[in-house]
Amino acid sequence: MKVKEKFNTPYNSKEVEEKIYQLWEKSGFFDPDKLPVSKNYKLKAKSYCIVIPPPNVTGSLHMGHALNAVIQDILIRQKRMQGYKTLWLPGTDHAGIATQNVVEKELKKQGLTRHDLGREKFIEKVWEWKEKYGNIILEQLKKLGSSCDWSRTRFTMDKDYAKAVETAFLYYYKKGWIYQGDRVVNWCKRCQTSLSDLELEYEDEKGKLWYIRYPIKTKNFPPKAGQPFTEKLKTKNYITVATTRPETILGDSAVAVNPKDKRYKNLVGKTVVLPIMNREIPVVSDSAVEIEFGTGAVKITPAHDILDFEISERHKLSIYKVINQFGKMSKEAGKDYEGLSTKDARVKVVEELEKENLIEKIEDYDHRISKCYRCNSIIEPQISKQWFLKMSELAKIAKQAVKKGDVKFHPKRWEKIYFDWLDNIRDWCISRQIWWGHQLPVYFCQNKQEAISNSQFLISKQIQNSKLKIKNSSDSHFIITTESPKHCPFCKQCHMKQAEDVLDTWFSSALWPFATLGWPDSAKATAGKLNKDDLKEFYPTQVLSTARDIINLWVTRMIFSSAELLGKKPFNDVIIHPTILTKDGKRMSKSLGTGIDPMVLIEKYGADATRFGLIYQMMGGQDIHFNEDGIMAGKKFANKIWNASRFVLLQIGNTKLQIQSPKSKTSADKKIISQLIKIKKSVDKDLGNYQFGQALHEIYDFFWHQFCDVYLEKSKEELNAEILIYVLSESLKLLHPFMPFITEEIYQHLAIKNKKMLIVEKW
RNA sequence: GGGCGCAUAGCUCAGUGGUAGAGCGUUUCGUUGACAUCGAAGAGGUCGGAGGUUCGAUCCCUCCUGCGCCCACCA
Repeated sequence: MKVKEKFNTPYNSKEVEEKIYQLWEKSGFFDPDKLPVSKNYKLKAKSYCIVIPPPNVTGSLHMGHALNAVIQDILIRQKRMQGYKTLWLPGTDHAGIATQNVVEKELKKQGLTRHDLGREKFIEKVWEWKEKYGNIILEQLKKLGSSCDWSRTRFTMDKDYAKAVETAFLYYYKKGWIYQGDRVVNWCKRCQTSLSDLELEYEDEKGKLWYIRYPIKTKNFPPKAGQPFTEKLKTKNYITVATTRPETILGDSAVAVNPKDKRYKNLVGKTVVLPIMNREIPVVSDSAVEIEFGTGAVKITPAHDILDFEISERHKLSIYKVINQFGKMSKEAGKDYEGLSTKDARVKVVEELEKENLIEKIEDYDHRISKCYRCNSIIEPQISKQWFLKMSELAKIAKQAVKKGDVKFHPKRWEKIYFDWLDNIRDWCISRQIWWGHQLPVYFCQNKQEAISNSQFLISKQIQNSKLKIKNSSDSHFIITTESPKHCPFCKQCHMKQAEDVLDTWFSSALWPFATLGWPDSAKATAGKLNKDDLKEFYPTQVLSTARDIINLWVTRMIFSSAELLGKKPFNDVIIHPTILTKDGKRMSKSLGTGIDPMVLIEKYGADATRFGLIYQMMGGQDIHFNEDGIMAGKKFANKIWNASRFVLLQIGNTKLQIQSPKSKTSADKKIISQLIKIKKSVDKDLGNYQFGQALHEIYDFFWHQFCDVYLEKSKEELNAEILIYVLSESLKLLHPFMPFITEEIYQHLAIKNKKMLIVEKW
């Protein structure tokens, strides 16, 4: 009768889940240092650790986060039950530009910009945001049932974490791999910062290709003032270039052709007169120029195109910065153009050229433009002074780690993405001109800083006019240190000023798996908790589970950072989980209204059902066309488990049974036991291969169709209480990693000798 | 321009070198005590197209088509 009171039907997930989570937290079993040691549960000498991919504190969790959390929780719970000293370390990421942008959007609603507040006040606001949303995220992870050790929660801007970031920066600098340089970078004119190549998104654009004639300088050309170009052009004395951006003509400093291009052989070394600007610029030869494309001659705008910049370096060309950081034409573009948008400037330039009969033809041309991955503004390549991390050595190290098999991708095919990127890598631009992030540990002398006021947009006249670019700021006076300097070593009197730039958020994320475990001072207290030596105990970690879109942005960088800074791999296995799309295969997006909030599903169906639905659909494809029916099936399954358990308990009453080695009597007993053994093996194998969906399908079929439909029905005729409760309890164990709440709740009610909580029951 | 993934029942997806499977949906039947969020039975597919290997192909190979994704300094 007691049983009946506690076991109402149908199953009520809401009540149970809240209660059970509290029970777990109270038990302390999420903390590897507090795991119980007993006869049945012996801790293995080996540890098992997953460090969570830290969600950005920009908002709340989406379906992808939910799926990933469940994947990790399944592994963690299985390993914990297997007796490993198991740690799942949680945390969040400050997510530089992304978070700064959402806070700026909030301010905009009040008609404010970050500049109205000033850096310090603005940062305060972002911290407020972080407190709010960081905590929401952690609460949502709990709702899903995540068995993280919350006492070890980390944030990428914790004090100790900052120490790790500075240490890494200093290390690379000492090695000569970090340098400052004036180079063309991807510039977002809305975010007002540089971006790395990986922080771009691309969009096809229907554009035009303008073929423009550049007159060649001769004895009689250019003509004296007042005489139009056209007179002389009849002699075919020009070279035609093709461009998609005529407005950048104003910043041209050369025309380049391929050295193998016979058509232009005689022109190399000659001088042409740049239309509109009337600037005399050279014709150079460079193998980067494609013979086949356009006319085979390309105009070179070093300040606003990455390839052009590289060519200009090889030929020591002048640099004219004609577009400013806001995407408007600069002073350098000339009086007629200064202040115009690039779009207006383009119209004007084309008009001018047409007037002079310098446009040969205009073709339709589809190409792709880059956009900021955070705000979707069009990228304006710009020359600017930035900090770079040299990649050649690090790329080699990263390739080694995967080639040797130290780190394995699942599925393996994603290794190709990894290698392809590393094979074509450029140096990493690690400085950002935003406010939210780790400021560079670079301190400048205040008295000798004219050349380095701050690292953005320092193109002095000196650079434009000279044929050399400044290398590595040899004229600036700064030091790099992990401690704030007390005295200036240069002038001995100033208070040194820290660089205003912050680091690319991925520079700090790259340190995540080891910085969270205490690196560089691993034995010291971290984040308010005194850990014995987590780095020694838990590093390298076992698994990293993440989405495919950040393989290079994040995974690769963790691998080389760890290899270089610690001489170890960060994890053994990388699980690239499927991307969750809508049922129709569309991207889930809040703004399109196609997103599904996992918290709503939990509210509606329960966390176990939500977990079930996600994993049940994870069958190895690279996408999941998410179908709510799967969650529905999960809810029904939970109810089935509930009722089957109710039945078992009604059959056997409250006598505590010993279930170590139950004796089979009938053939049905034998059959169910052998099926159970088979399923256990199979689930172990699947989970070992990270085949989560397959494992769940098998348990589902076993429990429902073999245990319930057949064995339970048989036991109505002939009861073997020991077998009955044995198979049930073993099933609950197998199910627990997938559906932890309901299994733990039922387990509480089982009359079994020497019973503990299911979370630490022997797998 | 290069690469990757996918194409099986109305929908979402498993699967195997030898007459095709699940869940949901659908049809019929079954309501006395674990569960109608259930049980039993059934209908439903020339496994995208064309070649090839094979005694035999949904599965292996080639090509094609369609959908999705990623990468690239042809301006």
